[in-house]
Amino acid sequence: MFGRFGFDATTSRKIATDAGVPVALINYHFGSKEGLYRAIFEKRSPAIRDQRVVGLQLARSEADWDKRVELVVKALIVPMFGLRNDGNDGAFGRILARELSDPSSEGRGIFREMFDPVAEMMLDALAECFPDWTRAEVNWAYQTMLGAMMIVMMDNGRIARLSDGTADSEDPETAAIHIAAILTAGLKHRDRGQTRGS
Amino acid sequence: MFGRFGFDATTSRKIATDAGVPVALINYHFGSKEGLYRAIFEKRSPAIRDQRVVGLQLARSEADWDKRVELVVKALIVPMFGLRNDGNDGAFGRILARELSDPSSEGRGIFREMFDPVAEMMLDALAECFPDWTRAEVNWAYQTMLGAMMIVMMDNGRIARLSDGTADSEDPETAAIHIAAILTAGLKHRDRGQTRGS
DNA sequence: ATAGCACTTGAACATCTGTTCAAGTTTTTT
DNA sequence: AAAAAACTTGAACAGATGTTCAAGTGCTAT
Repeated sequence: MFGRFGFDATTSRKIATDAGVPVALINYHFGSKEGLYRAIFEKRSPAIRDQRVVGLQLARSEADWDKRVELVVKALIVPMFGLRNDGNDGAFGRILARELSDPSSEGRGIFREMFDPVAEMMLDALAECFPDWTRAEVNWAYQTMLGAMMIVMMDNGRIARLSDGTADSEDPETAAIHIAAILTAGLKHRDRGQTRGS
Repeated sequence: MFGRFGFDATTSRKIATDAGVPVALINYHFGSKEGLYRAIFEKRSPAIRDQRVVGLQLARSEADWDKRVELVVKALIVPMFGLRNDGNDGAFGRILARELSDPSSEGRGIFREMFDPVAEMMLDALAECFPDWTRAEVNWAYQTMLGAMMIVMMDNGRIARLSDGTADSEDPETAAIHIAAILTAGLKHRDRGQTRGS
């Protein structure tokens, strides 16, 4: 429900009714609604982080430069889409995207605590791939990747509507392949002449 | 306020207090809170749409193929960042990104009414640039561009934090240049071998 | 001038929000 | 078996939400 409706629009009573229990249980077991919300992240985010770390190690050990860039991109994308997770239906990926895009998320600090460390690892890996890039260029590249990934996770049906069903955010594997192809090419062939000096 | 906090988190009373008027005025003049919200889009979105249309016409008249792809990308990005609008501080771009990412936006249908038509024009322009691409590929490319753009508009300071201030979402012009460079390269050099047959 | 209309105002409304409470029930420990 | 702790429950709480209402004010056309 947090993934579908976001933190604010998901009320304690909806959660309780859906679970078939009294509302008071949420506050007894998790202290508050935000406590329950955090518990979800504390349970699931280590798995995402570990998958990213492994993906980056895999990329570092790749000698072929072209393959290596592709592996870095996939180290970011694959765990988010829950492709490696068996029992995962992608719900946590959706929650993640919502939290990242939620205006009130900064106050909760969940991303700062749980995802900034691995984000810095991603930035280091990118910088290692492109030693001549400036810090700003590396960061903008990372954010571009992040955004492309996010819009798929947050989609409410607009992608299918605009594409007449030929593209579907409910099929994360296909989405991941297409996005990874564009982003990999974007990183490899980026025209630095345009961004120089800014 | 809608741009900073989103539709739900922006209360009628906060708006009224900020404007120094009684709450009832909102309902008298706009019928409802959503009426005021829609009025913002009805006022501002035609300008965005017109800028996109002009940008696409400019791209179509460009003979050089490389330049042409770049112009299509910029036709999408530049109006959103409010670079051409003089009195615009980018607030409407932020509202747009919020609405696109808001889980409850589908019920309002603002994007369906006001932005799907120009989105289809963008898709046509992309398809014209890459005649050998499938419909799905064109759509995923479009969504990739949209997402990369969105994450900058929605940023609450995380970009500056991760980059130690070397990248800043408050400087939309620089952001637009970097993102456009990556996306343009991504479209031009996309490895279709990866996406074939899906 | 005066009637009519548009607009403004502060208070009230019903509903929903997250949380707390006291009273129960179940489980665990001694 | 008795005592203690952990858990469950439905009702209640204070506060906030969008909206409505009746009364008042200001402007405009006749």
